[in-house]
Amino acid sequence: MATESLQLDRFLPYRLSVLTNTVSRALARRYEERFGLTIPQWRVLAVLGRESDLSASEVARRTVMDKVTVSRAVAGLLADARVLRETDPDDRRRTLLRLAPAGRSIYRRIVPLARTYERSLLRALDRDERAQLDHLLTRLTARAHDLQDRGRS
Amino acid sequence: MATESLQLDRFLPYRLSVLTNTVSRALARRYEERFGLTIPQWRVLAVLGRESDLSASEVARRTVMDKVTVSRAVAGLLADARVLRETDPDDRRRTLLRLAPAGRSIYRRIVPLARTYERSLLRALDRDERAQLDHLLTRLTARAHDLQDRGRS
DNA sequence: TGCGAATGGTTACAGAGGAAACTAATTTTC
DNA sequence: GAAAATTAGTTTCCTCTGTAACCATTCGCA
Repeated sequence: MATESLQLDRFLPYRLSVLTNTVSRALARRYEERFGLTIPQWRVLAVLGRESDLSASEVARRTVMDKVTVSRAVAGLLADARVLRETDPDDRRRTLLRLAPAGRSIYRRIVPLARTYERSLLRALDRDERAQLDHLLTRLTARAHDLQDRGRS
Repeated sequence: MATESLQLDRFLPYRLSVLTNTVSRALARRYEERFGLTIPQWRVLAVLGRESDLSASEVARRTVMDKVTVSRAVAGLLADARVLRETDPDDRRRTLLRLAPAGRSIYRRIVPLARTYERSLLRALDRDERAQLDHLLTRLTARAHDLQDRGRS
């Protein structure tokens, strides 16, 4: 039996990491250049653009970011008057977030930008391959979460 | 025409990011717990385990990490006597890196660990799906790099 | 009803990573 | 063959991110 060796560029976690880093960096640059947004800020805008009056922890759950990251992203968005915040009268621990006009305006302009990038990426694939990709990502993500839960005990 | 909106969990860059973060974090924890290794350090060991006497910039190229990250990873590995370094006599700017016995020993133990994790992830897919995944990652990664080069000008 | 546990959110601290500046050695160019 | 440009690698600075500690409020339950 040969000594076990491992070719990094055939190793799935490595390949995922290289692809994701490339994509994330390209998008981060676009968001930053055009709108002065970080990726966490963009994600907050993205969920608030679809549904308003979410609490910070609801935003955290929907973006799969932890609450500290959300807190900081929101602080930045508040400072630039891109979101509005008010205390939930029914539970004064919570704060409800929604887009301010400036945030709504950015949202309307950034969504097409994001879609355009996504489309140009997906041009590498035909229709069948895109369906496969959707399916594979769904399965792998579910599996990765299962493994995480198990490894955590 | 409806106002453009975007469902984050259908957005490819977001989905890639969630999957990769989950996977990377799970692996990072294993490497850290068992061997006190960071992911950049693991990548350096992985390439030196297959080929010895590489310079730092060759390592950077093969791991797709920038030279600062490699420099720091190597500094840590040197401090723990896991790699050895000597100046290249033919070009005294360069330093040649290879595994020290302690690094070789870790390499032999960590490769099976990495493979086991990868296998357990891939158990979510059947044989055909794994081939599809390989193919899709190759195409998307190439495309992402093309877009990066173009956007950079 | 009142005390301990849980939850929402922020702050403080420390580690990781990238960009730019820097040192040293080598190559290019005129 | 010396000055300028390039390359290898490290250090510095700054930002981003995560963990843990923290404050305020609400919930659970005796």
